Amino acid sequence: MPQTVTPAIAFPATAFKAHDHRVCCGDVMRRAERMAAEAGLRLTPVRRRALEILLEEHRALGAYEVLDRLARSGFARQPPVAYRALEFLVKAGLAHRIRRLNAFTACMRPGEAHVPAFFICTRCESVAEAVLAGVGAAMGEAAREMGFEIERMNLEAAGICPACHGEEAAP
Amino acid sequence: MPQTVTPAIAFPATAFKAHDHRVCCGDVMRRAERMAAEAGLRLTPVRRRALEILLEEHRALGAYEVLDRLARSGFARQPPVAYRALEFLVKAGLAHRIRRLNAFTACMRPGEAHVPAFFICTRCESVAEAVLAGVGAAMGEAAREMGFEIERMNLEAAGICPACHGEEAAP
DNA sequence: GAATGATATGATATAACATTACATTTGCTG
DNA sequence: CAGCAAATGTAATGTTATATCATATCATTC
Repeated sequence: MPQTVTPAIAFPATAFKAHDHRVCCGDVMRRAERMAAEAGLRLTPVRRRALEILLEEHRALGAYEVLDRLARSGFARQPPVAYRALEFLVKAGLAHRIRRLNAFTACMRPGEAHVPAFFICTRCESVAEAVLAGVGAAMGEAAREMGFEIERMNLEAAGICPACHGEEAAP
Repeated sequence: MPQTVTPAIAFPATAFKAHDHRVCCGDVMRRAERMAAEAGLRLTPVRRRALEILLEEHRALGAYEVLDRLARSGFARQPPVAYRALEFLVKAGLAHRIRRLNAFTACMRPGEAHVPAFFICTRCESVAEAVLAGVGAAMGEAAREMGFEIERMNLEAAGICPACHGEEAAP
């Protein structure tokens, strides 16, 4: 007896589902490029590479992890290099910051206005970005009742993803 | 034309409202004591003091801020002292960790099962803990649809609190 | 009331994450 | 092409969090 009229998930997360990751990356990358162009933002080499790095995996990478990989691509191995690129991506809506992990992940829906919710697997570390129908609205509604004006939101859940859940007692 | 049948906020946050803070602290402290006793948890001197410190203000304190104050109360000035006490409080449900701030705050509803949502004022740094009717449920529903099993959640919003909003162009 | 095991604390070191500050270069615009 | 803003290079430092090992305290059983 499903009582919800609308599904809880407006856009499903790709991370937990089988998909051609090459296509998924390319797709997001192209969208990111178009977006940046339209917004007059400069997707410089470091920034572009940083985004590629984030896109390589459906998990969140720490700034120093990104920095390592940037260094391997020939950029300077100084924290600000990574933090600046990541900050740019976040501001541009091309990446998100996962506070729970002190880490960053590529946005799967660049260009679409959305309040993302993250589902973080504590076993395999994968991170899925979902856009939920009701949550952002509910937070906003509560804020209005209190007279609080929301500027930014972090919605994060940690737990076990479908894949890891299946393996249960696996090594 | 309010369309919601139930209010978005199940329990209102005290932080943004005028209240006798002495009473509010004492009240929470007593509940915490009763809770710990019933659960067979040891509310040792450091832990108790850490909780008192968190209760002193309706904002989140960093571990090192707590550590400073613990040190002033005669405890050792070593990071693990603070982190251990805070970890205990969080596990016992007497405090919450605000990931966005890398900081901790006392739980305002100890003993009551709840998924807290935090509203963080970026101007005065006050933090209000609210228990929202729909949000936890919506996250849970979405998780179920994905086959994700939630263990922990962080729902945080940053913005401007009612008090600061009123002052607007104040110095 | 000593032996034991579990829990809690003291103390040191270090890992991991993040920022400040300033010099230099690049790209755009008048 | 001069001037300005934005981006990058680089060094130093600040902040948050954990690992590790030693010691102390408490609770239980013998």
